[in-house]
Amino acid sequence: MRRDDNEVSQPRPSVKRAGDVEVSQPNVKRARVSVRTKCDYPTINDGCQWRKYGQKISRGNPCPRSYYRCSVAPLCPVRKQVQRCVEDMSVLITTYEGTHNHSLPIEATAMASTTSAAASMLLSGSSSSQSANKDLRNLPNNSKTTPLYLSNPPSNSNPFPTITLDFTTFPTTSSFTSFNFPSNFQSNTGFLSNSLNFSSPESDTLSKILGSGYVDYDPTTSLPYSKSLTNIGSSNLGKPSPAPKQFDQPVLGKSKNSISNNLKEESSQQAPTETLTKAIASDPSFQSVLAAAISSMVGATKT
DNA sequence: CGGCTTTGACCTGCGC
DNA sequence: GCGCAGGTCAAAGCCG
Repeated sequence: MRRDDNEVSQPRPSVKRAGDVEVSQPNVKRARVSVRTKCDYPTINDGCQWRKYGQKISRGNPCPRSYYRCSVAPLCPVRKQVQRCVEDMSVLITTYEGTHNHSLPIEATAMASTTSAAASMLLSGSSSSQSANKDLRNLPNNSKTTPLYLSNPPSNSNPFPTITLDFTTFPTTSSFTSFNFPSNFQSNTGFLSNSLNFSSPESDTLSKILGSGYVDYDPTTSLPYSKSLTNIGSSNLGKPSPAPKQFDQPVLGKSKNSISNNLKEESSQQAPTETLTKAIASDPSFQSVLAAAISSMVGATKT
């Protein structure tokens, strides 16, 4: 039984065999946005609806990687991969690929706009690499230590440029610990890896985000919750769930329909990435930083 | 009954 | 050419 009947008529339209070129979004789909967040739930809530189509145990990581496809629109090319970080099981790594070709629930627009913006900038950033590099270097010193970093991994491991938004340090306050990307990453890849620090209290952008009242943190759970996000397009953030239910562990294989249920329910639990993404996506300073960073990365790879 | 998850099989690319 | 690993397919089963 297949629900992807639309895919049957168009054999594997969204299946990207390595080296393939997607017809609908030949360029945008190349951009990937990876979100790292501390999350106890099987997946983060980005407001979109996803359907799981596969799971795989990756080499070097005992945690299975789950593959999801956007189920809002049948032909939506957007996919995401969800995997726990081997170094810290509490860290959830969600990688988005592609751009939605349909309207999204307002809860999903933030993440979508972030990924879309990243994709767009990856495409357009190649022409302004030098200035972008300059811009990036003009960022605060501590902007080079963590949370948002761009990587342009080697073609054999990741053929697509990837932007990583690292929110794993958000929950910590005074004694935040920077996300420690493997020290050999940069040398291994041979590519520039720019890091933009959004975790430091001194971080310009983060400070703006946090200070703007967009997000706040629950000291007991260390999870951010929305404070006044309604003005940036959230319909249910900050509101208590009318009928909160227990989260189960669909990825670990128990309940059914739980992913989509979780996705819906998590919105009431203020999943950190959702909240942060909303805030970030609406923050012009982030966008400029992101643009500079992407441009820098593109420029670095072109030289 | 429809929608979704699970999971083994299959396909493809890449390194050796 | 072979083996490995990542990614996807698709049948089967479960749940509301």
